[in-house]
Amino acid sequence: MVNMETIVSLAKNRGFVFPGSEIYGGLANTWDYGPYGTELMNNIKRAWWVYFVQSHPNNIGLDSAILMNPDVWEASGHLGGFSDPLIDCRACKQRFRADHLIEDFFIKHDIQEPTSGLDDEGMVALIQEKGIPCPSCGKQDFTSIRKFNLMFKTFQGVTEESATTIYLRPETAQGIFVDFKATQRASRMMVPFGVGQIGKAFRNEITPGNFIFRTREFEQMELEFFCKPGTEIEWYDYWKSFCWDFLVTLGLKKDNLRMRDHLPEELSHYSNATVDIEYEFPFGWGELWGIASRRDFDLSQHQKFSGKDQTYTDPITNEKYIPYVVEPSVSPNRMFLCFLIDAYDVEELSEKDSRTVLRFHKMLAPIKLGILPLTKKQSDKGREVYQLLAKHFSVEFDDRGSIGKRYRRFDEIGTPYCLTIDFETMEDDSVTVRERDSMAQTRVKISELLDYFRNIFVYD
RNA sequence: GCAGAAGUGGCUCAGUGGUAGAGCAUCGCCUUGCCAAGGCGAGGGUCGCGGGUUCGAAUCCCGUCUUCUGCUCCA
Repeated sequence: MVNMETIVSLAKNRGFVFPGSEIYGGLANTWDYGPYGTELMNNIKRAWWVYFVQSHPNNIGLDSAILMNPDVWEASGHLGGFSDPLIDCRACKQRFRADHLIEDFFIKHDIQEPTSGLDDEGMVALIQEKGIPCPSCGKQDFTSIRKFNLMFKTFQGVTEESATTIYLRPETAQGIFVDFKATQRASRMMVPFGVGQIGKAFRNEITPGNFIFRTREFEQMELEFFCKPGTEIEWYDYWKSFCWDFLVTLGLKKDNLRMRDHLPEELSHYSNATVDIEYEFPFGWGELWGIASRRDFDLSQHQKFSGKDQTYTDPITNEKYIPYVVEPSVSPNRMFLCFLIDAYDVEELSEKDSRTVLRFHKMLAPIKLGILPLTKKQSDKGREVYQLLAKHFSVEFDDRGSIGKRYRRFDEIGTPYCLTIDFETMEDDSVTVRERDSMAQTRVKISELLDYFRNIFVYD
């Protein structure tokens, strides 16, 4: 399998992903998407939108604000629960979560004492009292607990006195929950229905890293699917395979994917089923897509905190209930990494010659068509073809260097088709269409090019 | 935050006290009738930053910044 270093440098050299703020020495774990990266990213988001929102009869879209009333985060539990009590071992410098440390120790020694509800001081005291040792080195020399709230804080208001603390959203989901009633009313959707959203989220992760796998600023593509209580497992299974099929349809190799069901003890208190679709990254298996059955936790919380009724009334049966929610949540950044790694291929042509090809699915490819005059004698004709197609597809014209070298360059950024303007073109107004993977060549009339590719660039 | 590693042209690196180099990449001209590397030429670096030692520092010393990898995390 390709190593991470190769992927990172290809991404940088070919203009997919650059390190952020590089001329100032960079800023850890920020990444900019370059010309081809932006195209790829847009295509990934577009594909998700088409499959999950545009073409799905049950679903509609939303774009909610990043900044929200802070009470939203009280209700969602992010203000209280989204911070981890971290504790370091002074002796071996390992870091642990204090609550996990206690739980693990109690389970191991079969101690039956309540551990929940302890505050930081309580946990420190308990660790001291029980003489809980460091699981790594066995010593008992811990620092005090330091809390990491994973939300980015900022201020709203002109003067410092009048400013209120607000937060950058740590997930897009809450915007959908908060707007549930308005969305439902305006769209006249009936349960079961889903609301999809693509947008940025921010988490002050303690450990970002692995290139764009985990960053503090990232995007999410979330669907909150509202259904009648009792039907949630049915829908959960439905979305599980829908997500899986989406990935496979867009070309991810099944061998690099797996489903991992969460064990009962792993589940959040409000979830009755959660599964991760995992991808085998060069650094190991990692989560790509989380699909969670969340019951009515979110809407009930908002009903409680906002005082606004979140009950849905079935217009046919007049049944009243707070809908249950199934949430498939994925990040296009992470998906980007999967597709990039999965598409990477090196063809060994001879002992010292190889061809690097990114075998992107045609709908994801950043550049759809490369337009190549065979020699500079055909450059003008090539530019005409470019003009003809550029408003319909992402195309690129190149007449610099040898034709073979140009084919290679387009292969390396995953361009599925190259159009060669050759000497015959000047005679019969047709071009050679060369397909990236099969290397098959077809002659197509210039006047038919637009329709020809319109039929090719469609979602499966 | 802790531990380790690394910072020299866009990339990969050489240079370990005496005038900053190579290959690749880029650009220009010529060549090129279909899958990289043919010819000629050009541009591009205050050697991460600051200080010290020295007649002289990319090179030695001190500091500092940044990045990378690992540790908790879950999109």
